[in-house]
Amino acid sequence: MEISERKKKILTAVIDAYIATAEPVGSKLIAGLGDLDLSSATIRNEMAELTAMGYLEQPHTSAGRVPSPKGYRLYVNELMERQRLSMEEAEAINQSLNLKMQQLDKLMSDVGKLASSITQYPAVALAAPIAATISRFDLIYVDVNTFIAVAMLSNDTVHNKLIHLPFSVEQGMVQRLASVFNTNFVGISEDKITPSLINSAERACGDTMGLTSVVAAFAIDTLNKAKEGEAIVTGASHLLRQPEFRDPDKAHEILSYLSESEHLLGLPSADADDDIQVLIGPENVAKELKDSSVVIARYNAGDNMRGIIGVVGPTRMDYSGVAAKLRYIAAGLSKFLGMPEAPRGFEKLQIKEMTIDEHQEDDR
Amino acid sequence: MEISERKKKILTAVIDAYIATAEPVGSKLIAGLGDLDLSSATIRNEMAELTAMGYLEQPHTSAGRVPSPKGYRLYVNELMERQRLSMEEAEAINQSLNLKMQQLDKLMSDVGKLASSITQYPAVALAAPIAATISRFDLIYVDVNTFIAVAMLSNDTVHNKLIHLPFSVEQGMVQRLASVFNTNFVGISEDKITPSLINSAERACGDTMGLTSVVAAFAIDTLNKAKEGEAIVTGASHLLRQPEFRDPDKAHEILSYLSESEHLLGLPSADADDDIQVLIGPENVAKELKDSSVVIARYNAGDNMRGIIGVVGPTRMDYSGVAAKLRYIAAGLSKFLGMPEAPRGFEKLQIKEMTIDEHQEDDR
DNA sequence: ACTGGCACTCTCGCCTTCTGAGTGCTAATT
DNA sequence: AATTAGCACTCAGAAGGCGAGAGTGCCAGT
Repeated sequence: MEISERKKKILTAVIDAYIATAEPVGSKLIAGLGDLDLSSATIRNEMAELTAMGYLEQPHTSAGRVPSPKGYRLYVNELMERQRLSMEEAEAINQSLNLKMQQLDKLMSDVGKLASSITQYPAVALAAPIAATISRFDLIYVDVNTFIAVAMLSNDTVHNKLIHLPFSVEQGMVQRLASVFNTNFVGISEDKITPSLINSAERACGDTMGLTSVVAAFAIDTLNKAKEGEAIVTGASHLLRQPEFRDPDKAHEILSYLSESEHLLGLPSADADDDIQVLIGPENVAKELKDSSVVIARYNAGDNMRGIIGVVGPTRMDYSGVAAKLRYIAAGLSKFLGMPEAPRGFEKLQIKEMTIDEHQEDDR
Repeated sequence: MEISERKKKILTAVIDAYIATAEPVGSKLIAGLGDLDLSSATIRNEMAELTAMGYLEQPHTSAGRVPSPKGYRLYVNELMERQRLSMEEAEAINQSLNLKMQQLDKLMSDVGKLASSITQYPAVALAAPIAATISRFDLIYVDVNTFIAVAMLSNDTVHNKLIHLPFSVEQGMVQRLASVFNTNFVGISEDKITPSLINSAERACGDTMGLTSVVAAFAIDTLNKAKEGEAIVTGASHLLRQPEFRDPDKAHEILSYLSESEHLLGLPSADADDDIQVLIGPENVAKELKDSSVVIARYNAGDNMRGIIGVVGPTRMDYSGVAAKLRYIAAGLSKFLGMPEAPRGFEKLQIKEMTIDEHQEDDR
């Protein structure tokens, strides 16, 4: 059956009201709004049909209507109006984006904090796993049994590790080791680092003490860490304010699900190159999220990194507002992190160029 | 009034029962245990006196008794028996301690996860803030407008930062800069890095482009980060399983308190050099924790670092079990991290030496 | 095609009642 | 003097009953 223009209006009104109040909405309420000039009886009929069509649901025979996932889907796809942020909100986000940029994980947790405090929902920050390679390798000789291994990856992050040895080495050996690694370990992916490669490297620099394998282990670890991706959840407590999570068991279920970051890494469905992605209730694969919705935005963090910032809430979520806020944050991050000539660390430049001045992006 | 031996026994029994059931305990229950050969009437009388003395409380006139904070205090101080871990528990902890050691923050979050999964309470991991100094400084020249700054701190951690420049520098300049920093910035605390010091360094290496201040900013940031300390909360969702936090408002209050890490840094009271510290209900300064208890253990992470691992729960907490578990974890960590000759990165050695074989430490 | 009206349904909040665990006290027992 | 048995009393919490109110569906009238 076709869904008439009027039905759409009514559905929108119902969803808006339900999002605002969290209570089943009745025909009278909608009529009272005055948006449509119809009596409650007419609206009742329309609502009955919307229910039959699967866009609305009835908790029990004599209660108002509640949107079904299908209804929400229609709503986010074409009904809801794209919200603009208020000046204050935009300003607040800009302020926070001016935070000094740092290590990736620190960045993620800061972004998560920002998103969750702005949206008032728990936020998850993901670093999209990317198979990186080592693009540069150094060993810094500290003293006779200590050196620092430094690996710069193709995604422009740098990792290091302090290595203490239970025996002593001469500086020459450390230098030889570094140059061997720079020749043989640069530009290859983690699975290419085989025992035989390590062995030949060992021979190449005349190492008899297993030094090579220690350094190789660091290289492997580092690459693995980059590949693994990471997930951070922030502001989990916001969830408890939502009426649908007042039941401690429900809250517990979802919170403990969120706290196992492994789950989250599979979150973003592979395709979807949209700016914003919404997963409503049962659209989530994880059964723990069947009653919840997730809104996801992507951003580019530097040349070879993509980050994802998402928000979790009840299906009755302020999709429009959350989407607008996330979109704005993601755009700001992309702009900030993508800037080639205003690098992290150059605070003076940053502050000047950081402000995102277009208040909203083009429409779809 | 003196507290008789018998009263202590009864108090212990009441607290043990209350910890197990979370329900007010009555005289009959205690009598039924058979530990003391007394009738319920006698126990009733004793309990009445214990109440008068302030060790027990009565939720309402005709209910069982509940331990007061004062009661718990006596309990943890002298009544509770020092629990031994079961072999399985000890083994589980040993297993997890074998985790590959990594960056400090990663370590903290891993330790937190371990503690919270073992104790089934939310855990907080704190890095005790320590004023560190730079002990070594390097700059790695990558290309004409990129280099990596590496600072090794007195607490044996290494920090780095990739610095992109909006202009180009020659390698010689970078080398000069590094040696100037190694001469002037090593061994001094953060507040000694003044603008005038930076200025003279700038002159010393003939830098006209503000390079020096960028590198100095990195140095300051790094030192600040070390000084600040850090707090990570893990396993917050466990809290929701405790009956005393079934009220979502209470749960929300405490969870949002915990999520603001700044609060937590002040947690451990300065003194107390005990291995384990217990803060019961109102003994906590923060009003959000007035109904909760905190158990804290300290461990030594390397030469100049101390870490703290704590657990938060209701006042009705399994103090004995939690203390034993934390003590064991902390001892394991101290042993593991303190080992001078089995360094991080030397997996082969680690695995062999890591197992903590004394199953329990000496008594106090 | 819409609306007013009406009978009907069902949840929720409120009140009452009832039950049972637990107490405090007294008198009997050791 | 200490312990115990017995008993009357208290009170929170569960169970049941009741009414109000919000909402529905449907029909007849505009």
